[in-house]
Amino acid sequence: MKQSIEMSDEGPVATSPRRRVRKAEAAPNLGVPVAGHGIDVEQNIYQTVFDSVLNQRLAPGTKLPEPALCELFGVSRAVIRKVLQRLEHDRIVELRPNKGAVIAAPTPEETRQIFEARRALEVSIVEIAARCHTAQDLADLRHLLAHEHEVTHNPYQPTWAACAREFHLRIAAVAGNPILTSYLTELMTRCSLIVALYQPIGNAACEHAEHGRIVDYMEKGDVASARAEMGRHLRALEDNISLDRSGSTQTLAQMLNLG
Amino acid sequence: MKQSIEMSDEGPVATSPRRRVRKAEAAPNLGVPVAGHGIDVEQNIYQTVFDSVLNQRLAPGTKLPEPALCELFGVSRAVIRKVLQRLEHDRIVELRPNKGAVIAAPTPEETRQIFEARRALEVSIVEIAARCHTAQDLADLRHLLAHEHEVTHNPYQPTWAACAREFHLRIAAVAGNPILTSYLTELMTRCSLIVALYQPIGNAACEHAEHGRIVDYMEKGDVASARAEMGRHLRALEDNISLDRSGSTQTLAQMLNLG
DNA sequence: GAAACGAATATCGTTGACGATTATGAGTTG
DNA sequence: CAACTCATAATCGTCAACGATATTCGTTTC
Repeated sequence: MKQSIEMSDEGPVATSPRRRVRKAEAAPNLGVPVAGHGIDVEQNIYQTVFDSVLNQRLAPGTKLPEPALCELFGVSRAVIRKVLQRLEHDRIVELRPNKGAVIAAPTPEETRQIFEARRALEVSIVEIAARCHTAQDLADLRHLLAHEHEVTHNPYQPTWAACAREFHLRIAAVAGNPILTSYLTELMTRCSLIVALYQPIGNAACEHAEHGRIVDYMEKGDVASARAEMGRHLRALEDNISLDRSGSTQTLAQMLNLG
Repeated sequence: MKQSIEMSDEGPVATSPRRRVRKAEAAPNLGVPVAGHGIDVEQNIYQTVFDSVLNQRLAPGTKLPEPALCELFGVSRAVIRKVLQRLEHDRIVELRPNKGAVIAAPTPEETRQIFEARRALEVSIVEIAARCHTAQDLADLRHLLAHEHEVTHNPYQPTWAACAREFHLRIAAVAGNPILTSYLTELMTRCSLIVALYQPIGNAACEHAEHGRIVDYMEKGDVASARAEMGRHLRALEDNISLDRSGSTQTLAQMLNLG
Protein backbone atom coordinates (compact mmCIF):
# COMPACT_ATOMS: atom_id res chain seq x y z
CA MET A 1 0.00 0.00 0.00
CA LYS A 2 2.50 2.54 -1.11
CA GLN A 3 0.13 5.03 -2.67
CA SER A 4 -3.34 6.19 -1.84
CA ILE A 5 -6.22 3.98 -2.85
CA GLU A 6 -8.42 5.15 -5.67
CA MET A 7 -12.06 4.36 -5.17
CA SER A 8 -13.91 3.00 -8.16
CA ASP A 9 -17.41 1.61 -7.88
CA GLU A 10 -17.36 0.08 -11.31
CA GLY A 11 -15.30 -3.01 -10.78
CA PRO A 12 -11.96 -3.97 -12.28
CA VAL A 13 -9.44 -1.28 -12.99
CA ALA A 14 -8.03 -0.75 -16.45
CA THR A 15 -9.04 -4.05 -17.95
CA SER A 16 -9.15 -4.17 -21.73
CA PRO A 17 -12.62 -2.94 -22.67
CA ARG A 18 -13.30 -5.65 -25.23
CA ARG A 19 -12.12 -8.47 -23.01
CA ARG A 20 -14.38 -11.46 -22.91
CA VAL A 21 -13.28 -14.03 -20.39
CA ARG A 22 -14.19 -17.60 -21.22
CA LYS A 23 -13.16 -20.87 -19.70
CA ALA A 24 -9.70 -22.16 -20.64
CA GLU A 25 -9.50 -19.45 -23.30
CA ALA A 26 -8.93 -16.40 -21.16
CA ALA A 27 -5.97 -14.18 -22.01
CA PRO A 28 -4.44 -16.40 -24.73
CA ASN A 29 -0.98 -14.91 -24.15
CA LEU A 30 -0.13 -15.97 -27.72
CA GLY A 31 1.93 -18.83 -26.41
CA VAL A 32 4.73 -16.57 -25.31
CA PRO A 33 5.03 -16.02 -21.54
CA VAL A 34 5.60 -12.29 -21.33
CA ALA A 35 7.71 -11.71 -18.24
CA GLY A 36 8.23 -8.44 -16.44
CA HIS A 37 4.75 -6.96 -16.77
CA GLY A 38 3.52 -9.18 -13.97
CA ILE A 39 3.39 -6.37 -11.44
CA ASP A 40 0.64 -4.56 -13.33
CA VAL A 41 -1.46 -7.69 -13.62
CA GLU A 42 -0.84 -8.53 -9.99
CA GLN A 43 -1.81 -5.04 -8.83
CA ASN A 44 -4.88 -5.24 -11.04
CA ILE A 45 -6.11 -8.44 -9.43
CA TYR A 46 -5.33 -7.17 -5.95
CA GLN A 47 -7.21 -3.94 -6.60
CA THR A 48 -10.22 -5.76 -8.02
CA VAL A 49 -10.60 -7.98 -4.98
CA PHE A 50 -9.84 -5.05 -2.69
CA ASP A 51 -12.51 -2.85 -4.26
CA SER A 52 -15.00 -5.70 -4.27
CA VAL A 53 -14.52 -6.12 -0.54
CA LEU A 54 -14.76 -2.38 0.04
CA ASN A 55 -18.00 -2.17 -1.91
CA GLN A 56 -19.34 -5.21 -0.15
CA ARG A 57 -19.76 -7.28 -3.30
CA LEU A 58 -17.49 -9.86 -1.67
CA ALA A 59 -18.97 -10.80 1.70
CA PRO A 60 -16.79 -12.04 4.56
CA GLY A 61 -16.57 -15.82 4.51
CA THR A 62 -16.72 -16.08 0.71
CA LYS A 63 -14.37 -18.77 -0.58
CA LEU A 64 -11.76 -17.80 -3.17
CA PRO A 65 -10.60 -21.01 -4.90
CA GLU A 66 -7.34 -20.59 -6.77
CA PRO A 67 -8.44 -22.35 -9.99
CA ALA A 68 -11.53 -20.16 -10.21
CA LEU A 69 -9.47 -16.98 -9.89
CA CYS A 70 -6.99 -18.32 -12.45
CA GLU A 71 -9.72 -18.69 -15.05
CA LEU A 72 -11.40 -15.39 -14.15
CA PHE A 73 -8.21 -13.37 -14.57
CA GLY A 74 -6.49 -15.59 -17.11
CA VAL A 75 -3.26 -16.04 -15.17
CA SER A 76 -1.37 -18.91 -13.61
CA ARG A 77 -1.76 -20.08 -10.04
CA ALA A 78 1.57 -18.61 -9.01
CA VAL A 79 0.30 -15.11 -9.67
CA ILE A 80 -2.95 -15.80 -7.83
CA ARG A 81 -1.07 -17.24 -4.87
CA LYS A 82 1.14 -14.17 -4.68
CA VAL A 83 -1.90 -11.88 -4.66
CA LEU A 84 -3.64 -14.04 -2.05
CA GLN A 85 -0.57 -13.85 0.14
CA ARG A 86 -0.56 -10.06 -0.06
CA LEU A 87 -4.26 -9.99 0.73
CA GLU A 88 -3.64 -12.22 3.72
CA HIS A 89 -0.92 -9.98 5.08
CA ASP A 90 -3.30 -7.04 4.75
CA ARG A 91 -5.86 -9.08 6.67
CA ILE A 92 -8.37 -8.95 3.81
CA VAL A 93 -8.45 -12.71 3.29
CA GLU A 94 -7.63 -15.60 5.56
CA LEU A 95 -5.41 -18.39 4.21
CA ARG A 96 -6.18 -21.73 5.85
CA PRO A 97 -3.52 -24.35 5.03
CA ASN A 98 -4.81 -26.96 2.61
CA LYS A 99 -8.30 -25.52 2.94
CA GLY A 100 -8.24 -22.52 0.67
CA ALA A 101 -8.71 -18.78 1.06
CA VAL A 102 -11.79 -16.96 2.36
CA ILE A 103 -12.62 -13.29 2.83
CA ALA A 104 -11.68 -12.47 6.40
CA ALA A 105 -14.50 -12.37 8.96
CA PRO A 106 -13.39 -10.45 12.06
CA THR A 107 -14.72 -11.73 15.36
CA PRO A 108 -16.28 -9.34 17.91
CA GLU A 109 -13.05 -9.35 19.91
CA GLU A 110 -11.01 -8.54 16.81
CA THR A 111 -13.53 -5.83 16.03
CA ARG A 112 -12.89 -4.20 19.38
CA GLN A 113 -9.13 -4.40 18.79
CA ILE A 114 -9.40 -2.96 15.30
CA PHE A 115 -11.37 0.06 16.47
CA GLU A 116 -9.07 0.58 19.45
CA ALA A 117 -6.03 0.44 17.17
CA ARG A 118 -7.65 2.84 14.75
CA ARG A 119 -8.43 5.31 17.52
CA ALA A 120 -4.88 5.07 18.85
CA LEU A 121 -3.47 5.69 15.40
CA GLU A 122 -5.82 8.30 14.04
CA VAL A 123 -5.78 10.43 17.17
CA SER A 124 -2.02 10.76 16.76
CA ILE A 125 -2.40 11.37 13.04
CA VAL A 126 -4.84 14.23 13.49
CA GLU A 127 -2.50 15.72 16.09
CA ILE A 128 0.36 15.74 13.61
CA ALA A 129 -1.93 17.08 10.88
CA ALA A 130 -3.21 19.84 13.18
CA ARG A 131 0.37 20.98 13.71
CA CYS A 132 1.70 20.91 10.17
CA HIS A 133 -1.23 21.63 7.84
CA THR A 134 -1.02 24.30 5.12
CA ALA A 135 -3.75 26.61 3.81
CA GLN A 136 -4.07 24.40 0.75
CA ASP A 137 -4.60 21.33 2.97
CA LEU A 138 -7.48 23.05 4.74
CA ALA A 139 -9.03 24.10 1.43
CA ASP A 140 -8.83 20.51 0.18
CA LEU A 141 -10.46 19.21 3.34
CA ARG A 142 -13.25 21.79 3.07
CA HIS A 143 -13.76 20.71 -0.52
CA LEU A 144 -14.12 17.10 0.58
CA LEU A 145 -16.57 18.15 3.26
CA ALA A 146 -18.72 19.90 0.66
CA HIS A 147 -18.72 16.84 -1.55
CA GLU A 148 -19.53 14.75 1.48
CA HIS A 149 -22.50 16.97 2.22
CA GLU A 150 -23.79 16.45 -1.33
CA VAL A 151 -23.83 12.69 -1.14
CA THR A 152 -25.32 12.57 2.37
CA HIS A 153 -28.44 10.45 2.39
CA ASN A 154 -27.36 8.96 -0.93
CA PRO A 155 -29.13 5.63 -1.15
CA TYR A 156 -26.09 4.00 -2.72
CA GLN A 157 -24.03 3.27 0.35
CA PRO A 158 -20.60 2.61 -1.24
CA THR A 159 -20.50 6.14 -2.65
CA TRP A 160 -20.55 8.00 0.62
CA ALA A 161 -18.59 5.28 2.35
CA ALA A 162 -15.83 5.95 -0.17
CA CYS A 163 -16.30 9.66 0.48
CA ALA A 164 -15.90 9.29 4.23
CA ARG A 165 -12.92 7.02 3.68
CA GLU A 166 -11.31 9.66 1.50
CA PHE A 167 -11.73 12.29 4.20
CA HIS A 168 -9.89 10.23 6.79
CA LEU A 169 -7.17 9.32 4.30
CA ARG A 170 -6.72 12.97 3.38
CA ILE A 171 -6.07 13.91 6.97
CA ALA A 172 -3.42 11.19 7.05
CA ALA A 173 -1.96 12.64 3.84
CA VAL A 174 -1.78 16.05 5.52
CA ALA A 175 0.16 14.49 8.37
CA GLY A 176 2.62 13.42 5.68
CA ASN A 177 3.73 10.06 7.07
CA PRO A 178 3.23 7.24 4.55
CA ILE A 179 3.86 4.60 7.20
CA LEU A 180 1.02 5.82 9.39
CA THR A 181 -1.11 6.21 6.27
CA SER A 182 -0.53 2.60 5.26
CA TYR A 183 -1.47 1.36 8.72
CA LEU A 184 -4.61 3.47 8.68
CA THR A 185 -5.50 2.20 5.21
CA GLU A 186 -5.25 -1.36 6.44
CA LEU A 187 -7.38 -0.64 9.50
CA MET A 188 -10.03 1.21 7.49
CA THR A 189 -10.30 -1.73 5.10
CA ARG A 190 -10.83 -4.05 8.04
CA CYS A 191 -13.48 -1.64 9.32
CA SER A 192 -15.21 -2.00 5.95
CA LEU A 193 -15.12 -5.75 6.43
CA ILE A 194 -16.78 -5.32 9.80
CA VAL A 195 -19.44 -3.10 8.33
CA ALA A 196 -20.03 -5.72 5.65
CA LEU A 197 -20.39 -8.33 8.38
CA TYR A 198 -22.58 -6.55 10.88
CA GLN A 199 -24.38 -3.86 8.86
CA PRO A 200 -26.35 -5.48 6.00
CA ILE A 201 -28.13 -2.26 5.12
CA GLY A 202 -24.91 -0.31 5.42
CA ASN A 203 -25.73 2.63 7.63
CA ALA A 204 -22.71 2.97 9.87
CA ALA A 205 -22.36 6.59 8.86
CA CYS A 206 -19.53 8.91 9.65
CA GLU A 207 -21.36 11.89 11.11
CA HIS A 208 -20.76 14.75 8.74
CA ALA A 209 -20.90 17.36 11.50
CA GLU A 210 -18.09 15.66 13.40
CA HIS A 211 -15.86 15.76 10.35
CA GLY A 212 -16.55 19.48 10.10
CA ARG A 213 -15.67 20.09 13.74
CA ILE A 214 -12.37 18.24 13.30
CA VAL A 215 -11.37 20.56 10.46
CA ASP A 216 -12.49 23.56 12.51
CA TYR A 217 -10.24 22.60 15.39
CA MET A 218 -7.36 21.95 13.00
CA GLU A 219 -7.80 25.40 11.51
CA LYS A 220 -7.86 27.04 14.94
CA GLY A 221 -4.70 25.15 15.86
CA ASP A 222 -6.51 23.61 18.82
CA VAL A 223 -4.55 20.36 18.80
CA ALA A 224 -6.03 18.91 21.97
CA SER A 225 -9.62 19.47 20.84
CA ALA A 226 -8.89 18.01 17.41
CA ARG A 227 -7.53 14.89 19.13
CA ALA A 228 -10.52 14.65 21.43
CA GLU A 229 -13.04 15.18 18.64
CA MET A 230 -11.43 12.47 16.50
CA GLY A 231 -11.51 10.11 19.46
CA ARG A 232 -15.18 10.82 20.08
CA HIS A 233 -15.94 10.47 16.39
CA LEU A 234 -14.35 7.03 16.12
CA ARG A 235 -15.92 5.86 19.34
CA ALA A 236 -19.35 6.87 18.06
CA LEU A 237 -18.63 4.98 14.85
CA GLU A 238 -17.82 1.85 16.82
CA ASP A 239 -20.95 2.22 18.92
CA ASN A 240 -23.07 2.30 15.77
CA ILE A 241 -22.12 -1.25 14.89
CA SER A 242 -24.90 -3.63 15.81
CA LEU A 243 -24.67 -7.38 15.48
CA ASP A 244 -26.52 -9.29 12.82
CA ARG A 245 -25.66 -11.21 9.71
CA SER A 246 -26.48 -11.36 6.02
CA GLY A 247 -25.84 -13.77 3.15
CA SER A 248 -25.66 -13.74 -0.62
CA THR A 249 -26.16 -16.17 -3.49
CA GLN A 250 -24.22 -14.31 -6.19
CA THR A 251 -21.50 -16.04 -8.16
CA LEU A 252 -17.84 -15.16 -7.65
CA ALA A 253 -17.64 -13.54 -11.07
CA GLN A 254 -20.65 -11.34 -10.33
CA MET A 255 -19.25 -10.24 -7.00
CA LEU A 256 -15.95 -9.37 -8.63
CA ASN A 257 -17.92 -7.44 -11.26
CA LEU A 258 -16.31 -9.39 -14.13
CA GLY A 259 -17.73 -10.75 -17.35
CA MET B 1 3.43 -11.58 13.06
CA LYS B 2 0.66 -13.21 14.99
CA GLN B 3 2.58 -13.99 18.15
CA SER B 4 5.33 -12.25 20.02
CA ILE B 5 8.85 -12.66 18.72
CA GLU B 6 11.25 -14.73 20.76
CA MET B 7 14.74 -13.36 20.84
CA SER B 8 17.53 -15.82 20.25
CA ASP B 9 21.09 -14.69 19.78
CA GLU B 10 22.26 -18.09 18.67
CA GLY B 11 21.10 -18.22 15.10
CA PRO B 12 18.60 -20.58 13.48
CA VAL B 13 15.69 -21.79 15.53
CA ALA B 14 15.00 -25.48 16.03
CA THR B 15 17.19 -26.80 13.28
CA SER B 16 18.17 -30.41 13.58
CA PRO B 17 21.31 -30.43 15.77
CA ARG B 18 23.28 -32.87 13.62
CA ARG B 19 22.43 -31.11 10.40
CA ARG B 20 25.33 -30.52 8.05
CA VAL B 21 24.41 -28.42 5.08
CA ARG B 22 26.44 -29.08 1.94
CA LYS B 23 26.01 -27.95 -1.62
CA ALA B 24 23.39 -29.80 -3.68
CA GLU B 25 23.10 -32.37 -0.93
CA ALA B 26 21.22 -30.34 1.65
CA ALA B 27 18.06 -31.90 3.12
CA PRO B 28 17.87 -34.93 0.81
CA ASN B 29 14.11 -35.20 1.34
CA LEU B 30 14.43 -38.90 0.43
CA GLY B 31 13.00 -38.21 -2.98
CA VAL B 32 9.51 -37.73 -1.60
CA PRO B 33 8.27 -34.14 -1.41
CA VAL B 34 6.65 -34.02 2.03
CA ALA B 35 3.83 -31.49 1.79
CA GLY B 36 1.92 -29.91 4.63
CA HIS B 37 4.81 -29.31 7.00
CA GLY B 38 5.82 -26.34 4.89
CA ILE B 39 4.62 -23.77 7.39
CA ASP B 40 7.18 -24.83 9.95
CA VAL B 41 9.97 -24.73 7.41
CA GLU B 42 8.80 -21.41 6.10
CA GLN B 43 8.54 -19.90 9.57
CA ASN B 44 11.95 -21.29 10.33
CA ILE B 45 13.58 -19.54 7.38
CA TYR B 46 11.73 -16.31 8.08
CA GLN B 47 12.79 -16.35 11.73
CA THR B 48 16.41 -17.09 10.82
CA VAL B 49 16.66 -14.12 8.49
CA PHE B 50 14.67 -11.97 10.91
CA ASP B 51 16.98 -12.77 13.84
CA SER B 52 20.06 -12.31 11.69
CA VAL B 53 18.88 -8.81 10.80
CA LEU B 54 18.05 -8.04 14.41
CA ASN B 55 21.48 -9.18 15.56
CA GLN B 56 23.12 -7.24 12.77
CA ARG B 57 24.73 -10.27 11.18
CA LEU B 58 22.88 -9.31 8.00
CA ALA B 59 23.75 -5.72 7.16
CA PRO B 60 21.38 -3.51 5.15
CA GLY B 61 22.15 -3.76 1.45
CA THR B 62 23.22 -7.40 1.63
CA LYS B 63 22.02 -9.32 -1.40
CA LEU B 64 19.90 -12.44 -0.84
CA PRO B 65 20.08 -14.51 -4.06
CA GLU B 66 17.33 -17.08 -4.27
CA PRO B 67 19.56 -19.99 -5.38
CA ALA B 68 21.91 -19.42 -2.45
CA LEU B 69 19.05 -19.48 0.05
CA CYS B 70 17.66 -22.62 -1.62
CA GLU B 71 20.90 -24.49 -1.03
CA LEU B 72 21.39 -23.10 2.46
CA PHE B 73 17.96 -24.19 3.64
CA GLY B 74 17.50 -27.18 1.33
CA VAL B 75 14.17 -26.09 -0.10
CA SER B 76 12.84 -25.09 -3.49
CA ARG B 77 12.70 -21.59 -4.84
CA ALA B 78 8.94 -21.40 -4.39
CA VAL B 79 9.34 -21.57 -0.63
CA ILE B 80 12.15 -19.02 -0.66
CA ARG B 81 10.12 -16.66 -2.78
CA LYS B 82 7.19 -16.91 -0.39
CA VAL B 83 9.43 -16.06 2.56
CA LEU B 84 11.04 -13.20 0.66
CA GLN B 85 7.62 -11.80 -0.11
CA ARG B 86 6.66 -11.87 3.56
CA LEU B 87 9.95 -10.21 4.46
CA GLU B 88 9.27 -7.53 1.88
CA HIS B 89 5.83 -6.78 3.23
CA ASP B 90 7.36 -6.44 6.70
CA ARG B 91 9.89 -4.01 5.17
CA ILE B 92 12.83 -6.18 6.18
CA VAL B 93 14.00 -6.81 2.62
CA GLU B 94 13.47 -4.90 -0.59
CA LEU B 95 12.44 -6.85 -3.70
CA ARG B 96 13.63 -5.19 -6.87
CA PRO B 97 12.03 -6.70 -10.00
CA ASN B 98 14.50 -8.80 -11.97
CA LYS B 99 17.29 -7.55 -9.72
CA GLY B 100 16.96 -9.69 -6.64
CA ALA B 101 16.33 -9.10 -2.95
CA VAL B 102 18.45 -7.03 -0.58
CA ILE B 103 18.18 -6.25 3.12
CA ALA B 104 16.29 -2.98 3.33
CA ALA B 105 18.33 0.17 3.85
CA PRO B 106 16.09 2.99 5.12
CA THR B 107 16.91 6.47 3.86
CA PRO B 108 17.22 9.41 6.25
CA GLU B 109 13.72 10.57 5.31
CA GLU B 110 12.30 7.09 5.93
CA THR B 111 14.18 7.05 9.21
CA ARG B 112 12.42 10.19 10.32
CA GLN B 113 9.05 8.71 9.32
CA ILE B 114 9.74 5.45 11.12
CA PHE B 115 10.59 7.19 14.36
CA GLU B 116 7.62 9.53 14.06
CA ALA B 117 5.31 6.58 13.44
CA ARG B 118 6.79 4.71 16.36
CA ARG B 119 6.30 7.69 18.66
CA ALA B 120 2.70 8.11 17.50
CA LEU B 121 2.00 4.44 18.13
CA GLU B 122 3.90 3.80 21.30
CA VAL B 123 2.63 6.90 23.05
CA SER B 124 -0.91 5.59 22.57
CA ILE B 125 0.15 2.10 23.60
CA VAL B 126 1.66 3.28 26.87
CA GLU B 127 -1.50 5.26 27.55
CA ILE B 128 -3.65 2.15 27.16
CA ALA B 129 -1.20 0.13 29.23
CA ALA B 130 -1.19 2.76 31.96
CA ARG B 131 -4.97 2.45 32.21
CA CYS B 132 -5.39 -1.32 32.17
CA HIS B 133 -2.26 -2.84 33.76
CA THR B 134 -2.49 -5.42 36.55
CA ALA B 135 -0.20 -5.92 39.53
CA GLN B 136 1.36 -8.90 37.75
CA ASP B 137 2.09 -6.75 34.71
CA LEU B 138 3.99 -4.26 36.83
CA ALA B 139 5.91 -7.06 38.53
CA ASP B 140 6.91 -8.45 35.14
CA LEU B 141 8.04 -5.04 33.95
CA ARG B 142 10.11 -4.54 37.11
CA HIS B 143 11.66 -7.93 36.54
CA LEU B 144 12.61 -6.91 33.00
CA LEU B 145 14.08 -3.66 34.32
CA ALA B 146 16.25 -5.61 36.76
CA HIS B 147 17.50 -7.88 34.00
CA GLU B 148 18.10 -4.82 31.87
CA HIS B 149 20.20 -3.28 34.63
CA GLU B 150 22.33 -6.44 34.77
CA VAL B 151 23.25 -6.41 31.11
CA THR B 152 23.86 -2.65 30.98
CA HIS B 153 27.32 -1.94 29.63
CA ASN B 154 27.44 -5.47 28.28
CA PRO B 155 29.98 -5.36 25.47
CA TYR B 156 27.86 -7.72 23.37
CA GLN B 157 25.39 -5.26 21.91
CA PRO B 158 22.68 -7.67 20.65
CA THR B 159 22.05 -8.93 24.19
CA TRP B 160 20.91 -5.64 25.70
CA ALA B 161 19.34 -4.56 22.43
CA ALA B 162 17.13 -7.62 22.68
CA CYS B 163 16.50 -6.75 26.31
CA ALA B 164 15.38 -3.23 25.53
CA ARG B 165 13.25 -4.56 22.71
CA GLU B 166 11.59 -6.97 25.07
CA PHE B 167 10.74 -4.13 27.46
CA HIS B 168 8.91 -2.15 24.80
CA LEU B 169 7.14 -5.27 23.54
CA ARG B 170 6.04 -6.14 27.07
CA ILE B 171 4.37 -2.78 27.48
CA ALA B 172 2.52 -3.45 24.23
CA ALA B 173 1.52 -6.85 25.60
CA VAL B 174 0.13 -5.15 28.71
CA ALA B 175 -1.97 -2.91 26.47
CA GLY B 176 -3.41 -6.16 25.13
CA ASN B 177 -3.95 -5.21 21.51
CA PRO B 178 -2.20 -7.66 19.14
CA ILE B 179 -2.76 -5.34 16.17
CA LEU B 180 -0.87 -2.48 17.79
CA THR B 181 1.74 -4.97 18.96
CA SER B 182 2.31 -6.23 15.42
CA TYR B 183 2.71 -2.69 14.10
CA LEU B 184 5.16 -1.90 16.86
CA THR B 185 7.10 -5.09 16.17
CA GLU B 186 7.46 -4.08 12.54
CA LEU B 187 8.59 -0.57 13.43
CA MET B 188 11.10 -1.79 16.02
CA THR B 189 12.61 -4.16 13.48
CA ARG B 190 12.99 -1.28 11.08
CA CYS B 191 14.62 0.70 13.89
CA SER B 192 17.09 -2.16 14.27
CA LEU B 193 17.83 -1.86 10.57
CA ILE B 194 18.51 1.83 11.05
CA VAL B 195 20.81 1.17 13.97
CA ALA B 196 22.63 -1.39 11.85
CA LEU B 197 22.99 1.22 9.13
CA TYR B 198 24.04 4.25 11.11
CA GLN B 199 25.52 2.84 14.31
CA PRO B 200 28.40 0.45 13.45
CA ILE B 201 29.49 0.15 17.03
CA GLY B 202 25.90 -0.22 18.12
CA ASN B 203 25.48 2.23 20.95
CA ALA B 204 22.03 3.68 20.43
CA ALA B 205 21.08 2.70 23.94
CA CYS B 206 17.67 2.90 25.46
CA GLU B 207 18.33 4.87 28.63
CA HIS B 208 17.62 2.52 31.46
CA ALA B 209 16.50 5.33 33.77
CA GLU B 210 13.81 6.43 31.31
CA HIS B 211 12.37 2.93 31.19
CA GLY B 212 12.18 2.99 34.95
CA ARG B 213 10.38 6.33 35.01
CA ILE B 214 7.81 5.05 32.51
CA VAL B 215 6.96 2.14 34.78
CA ASP B 216 6.82 4.50 37.76
CA TYR B 217 4.25 6.70 36.03
CA MET B 218 2.24 3.66 34.97
CA GLU B 219 2.17 2.46 38.57
CA LYS B 220 1.04 5.86 39.83
CA GLY B 221 -1.70 5.90 37.20
CA ASP B 222 -0.28 9.15 35.84
CA VAL B 223 -1.34 8.55 32.24
CA ALA B 224 -0.30 11.93 30.88
CA SER B 225 3.19 11.72 32.36
CA ALA B 226 3.64 8.18 31.08
CA ARG B 227 2.73 9.39 27.60
CA ALA B 228 5.09 12.35 27.86
CA GLU B 229 7.97 10.26 29.18
CA MET B 230 7.60 7.70 26.40
CA GLY B 231 7.57 10.51 23.85
CA ARG B 232 10.73 12.02 25.32
CA HIS B 233 12.36 8.61 25.49
CA LEU B 234 11.76 7.84 21.83
CA ARG B 235 12.81 11.30 20.74
CA ALA B 236 16.07 10.91 22.65
CA LEU B 237 16.59 7.55 20.96
CA GLU B 238 16.16 9.15 17.54
CA ASP B 239 18.54 11.97 18.41
CA ASN B 240 21.21 9.43 19.29
CA ILE B 241 21.40 8.23 15.71
CA SER B 242 24.38 9.69 13.96
CA LEU B 243 25.23 9.17 10.33
CA ASP B 244 28.02 6.94 9.18
CA ARG B 245 28.39 3.67 7.42
CA SER B 246 30.00 0.28 7.85
CA GLY B 247 30.61 -2.77 5.69
CA SER B 248 31.27 -6.45 6.05
CA THR B 249 33.06 -9.19 4.15
CA GLN B 250 31.41 -12.23 5.77
CA THR B 251 29.74 -14.87 3.64
CA LEU B 252 25.99 -15.20 3.57
CA ALA B 253 26.15 -18.52 5.42
CA GLN B 254 28.24 -16.98 8.21
CA MET B 255 25.87 -14.05 8.60
CA LEU B 256 22.92 -16.42 8.82
CA ASN B 257 24.87 -18.41 11.43
CA LEU B 258 24.49 -21.64 9.42
CA GLY B 259 26.99 -24.43 8.80
C1' DG C 1 45.67 3.19 -21.90
C1' DA C 2 40.76 4.04 -21.47
C1' DA C 3 36.26 3.61 -23.12
C1' DA C 4 32.84 1.20 -25.70
C1' DC C 5 31.02 -3.00 -27.49
C1' DG C 6 29.55 -7.85 -27.15
C1' DA C 7 29.31 -12.50 -25.34
C1' DA C 8 28.81 -15.41 -21.31
C1' DT C 9 27.08 -16.03 -16.82
C1' DA C 10 24.05 -15.47 -13.05
C1' DT C 11 19.60 -14.51 -11.47
C1' DC C 12 14.69 -13.70 -11.77
C1' DG C 13 9.62 -14.48 -13.54
C1' DT C 14 6.48 -17.81 -15.14
C1' DT C 15 4.56 -22.05 -16.24
C1' DG C 16 2.84 -26.78 -15.97
C1' DA C 17 2.76 -31.01 -13.60
C1' DC C 18 2.94 -34.23 -9.59
C1' DG C 19 1.78 -35.80 -4.97
C1' DA C 20 -0.76 -34.76 -0.64
C1' DT C 21 -4.67 -33.26 1.79
C1' DT C 22 -9.43 -32.19 2.41
C1' DA C 23 -14.31 -32.14 1.09
C1' DT C 24 -18.17 -34.56 -1.08
C1' DG C 25 -21.37 -38.05 -2.18
C1' DA C 26 -22.65 -42.88 -3.05
C1' DG C 27 -23.20 -47.17 -0.97
C1' DT C 28 -23.86 -50.15 2.87
C1' DT C 29 -25.43 -51.69 7.33
C1' DG C 30 -27.64 -51.64 11.89
C1' DC D 1 -34.37 -44.34 8.01
C1' DA D 2 -30.14 -42.70 10.09
C1' DA D 3 -25.32 -43.23 10.68
C1' DC D 4 -21.04 -44.95 9.21
C1' DT D 5 -17.49 -46.20 5.55
C1' DC D 6 -15.22 -45.79 1.55
C1' DA D 7 -14.26 -44.09 -3.07
C1' DT D 8 -14.17 -40.08 -5.99
C1' DA D 9 -13.42 -35.30 -6.98
C1' DA D 10 -11.71 -30.81 -5.91
C1' DT D 11 -8.15 -28.09 -4.13
C1' DC D 12 -3.70 -27.00 -2.18
C1' DG D 13 1.68 -27.32 -1.50
C1' DT D 14 5.82 -28.25 -3.77
C1' DC D 15 8.99 -28.89 -7.30
C1' DA D 16 11.80 -28.81 -11.64
C1' DA D 17 12.37 -26.64 -16.07
C1' DC D 18 12.10 -22.93 -19.55
C1' DG D 19 12.48 -18.26 -21.27
C1' DA D 20 13.62 -13.38 -20.10
C1' DT D 21 16.38 -9.97 -17.95
C1' DA D 22 20.34 -7.86 -15.63
C1' DT D 23 25.18 -8.10 -14.54
C1' DT D 24 29.94 -9.11 -15.46
C1' DC D 25 34.00 -9.77 -17.82
C1' DG D 26 36.89 -10.14 -21.84
C1' DT D 27 37.79 -8.07 -26.26
C1' DT D 28 38.24 -4.56 -29.51
C1' DT D 29 39.05 0.05 -31.10
C1' DC D 30 40.35 4.87 -30.92
